[in-house]
Amino acid sequence: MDERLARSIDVGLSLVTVDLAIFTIRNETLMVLLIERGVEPFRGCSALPGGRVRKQETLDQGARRELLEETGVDGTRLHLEQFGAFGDPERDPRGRVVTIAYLALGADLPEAVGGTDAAHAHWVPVEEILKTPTSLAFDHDRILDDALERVREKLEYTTVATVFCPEPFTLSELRKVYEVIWGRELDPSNFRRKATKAEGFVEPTGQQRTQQAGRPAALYRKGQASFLTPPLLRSAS
Amino acid sequence: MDERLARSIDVGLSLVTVDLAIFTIRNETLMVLLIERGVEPFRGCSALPGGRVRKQETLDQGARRELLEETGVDGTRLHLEQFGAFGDPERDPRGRVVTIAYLALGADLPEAVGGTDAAHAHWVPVEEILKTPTSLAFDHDRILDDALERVREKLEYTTVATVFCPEPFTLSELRKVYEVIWGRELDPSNFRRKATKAEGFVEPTGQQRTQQAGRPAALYRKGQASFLTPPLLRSAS
DNA sequence: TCAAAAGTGTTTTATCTACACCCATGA
DNA sequence: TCATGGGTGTAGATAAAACACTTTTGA
Repeated sequence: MDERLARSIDVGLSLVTVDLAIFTIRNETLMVLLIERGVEPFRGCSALPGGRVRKQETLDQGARRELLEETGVDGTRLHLEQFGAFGDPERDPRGRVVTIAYLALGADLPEAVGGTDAAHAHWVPVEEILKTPTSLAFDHDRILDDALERVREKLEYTTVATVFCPEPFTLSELRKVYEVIWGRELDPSNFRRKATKAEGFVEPTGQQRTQQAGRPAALYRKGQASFLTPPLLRSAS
Repeated sequence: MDERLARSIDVGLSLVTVDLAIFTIRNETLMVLLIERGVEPFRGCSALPGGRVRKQETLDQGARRELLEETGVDGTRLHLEQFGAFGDPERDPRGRVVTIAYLALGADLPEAVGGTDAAHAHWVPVEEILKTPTSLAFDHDRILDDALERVREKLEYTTVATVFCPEPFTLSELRKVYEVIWGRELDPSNFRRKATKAEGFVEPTGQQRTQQAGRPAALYRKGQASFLTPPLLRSAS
């Protein structure tokens, strides 16, 4: 940040950034994409990817652009959603920086990308980060906490879980998403009943997939609905 | 906004504001506090109250300060919550202004206040604004829509409804809050059962209040819980 | 024919809805 | 004693949780 910017911030303006909590599921584990910071402050620390919002773009566009730069994902078959703004005066030692936090959910997101900022991007199990209360730069621990809670809630009342599954998927795969994110097991038969009953959640493709063992599973794709009625409550079954 | 600010914005910084959707219930009607703008742009238009976030305050503090300036309410017995950030480049004709939107919910909020900005503050029925799609300045129609939807959701899963009731309150008064905000009637006996069963939602004071007619109603105060378990679904009873 | 995973059915239990009914007060 | 709103009870319908059971595949 050059001196002109610093002086401007002093006048009462803010730098506005977007930060992204990008989640995917790999090996039945919820992972979040972190970068290793190459510059001060918090050089060498892990942080959520993000960056400045440009002059001519909306916040959503900024988030989508950063996402592309960090992961190479173009945003199809991916859920992107703003979930909070963080602007404590001390959250960035360089001065007032207000960040708009987004969460991104997707299936099969790539390992890393050769982009400039993302040179040191890597997937980390969420559980591992939560163990240590202050493992991330800035207030990113707090942001990650909020993002995770939001995702857990969203699984209850919306159909987003399907974006974690490459299409077509089986109901067992979809159930696994819930189990991984909620950290508990669900009854397979009751889950099946609820998932198929909820209007527009999943629709059968008519095809099957045969596994290593056992009866072949019917394949589904995501339905058109975005809200789950009735909801799938965490507290239940 | 002076020229120095304008030039700074040009550099890529933003003005950051908070805007408030302040709701209360008067005469069994959901009301929102609007101000009449005294300056360009949108001079003469109604708008949500709000203002710049100061250099040394958090976003929450900024929202609380604006709230105090606009309504004279000090924030006790009042729910204040951030619910979104709005930052389209064209949302303010003066240049890039990112606003952090808050909703405030309270009982018996005062009619108006002699503060500087709030000289023309007045309560308006929400329904009246929603009739006309573009009755507010900037993107405040959109912000109000989002705020209202958030409030409706919050009544389902949290105990916030109690902040609309001056304490102590009767269960009928609390039910009326739901009916006004959801725009539908609820079965009094089923509502009672659910409200009293939900752990920490309301607690009896042991006192009664005698109305104009009918049996005196038991009085309650809000409980300690902030989440409603089980939830009170809009779709139900 | 056995193991493994998919998928169906059923029993028990809890919950919700709708509504009847009783209670306590002022007029 | 009647009107009015507060509050309780309950029958029938609905849905949820737990789990037994059947189906279809690979080995």
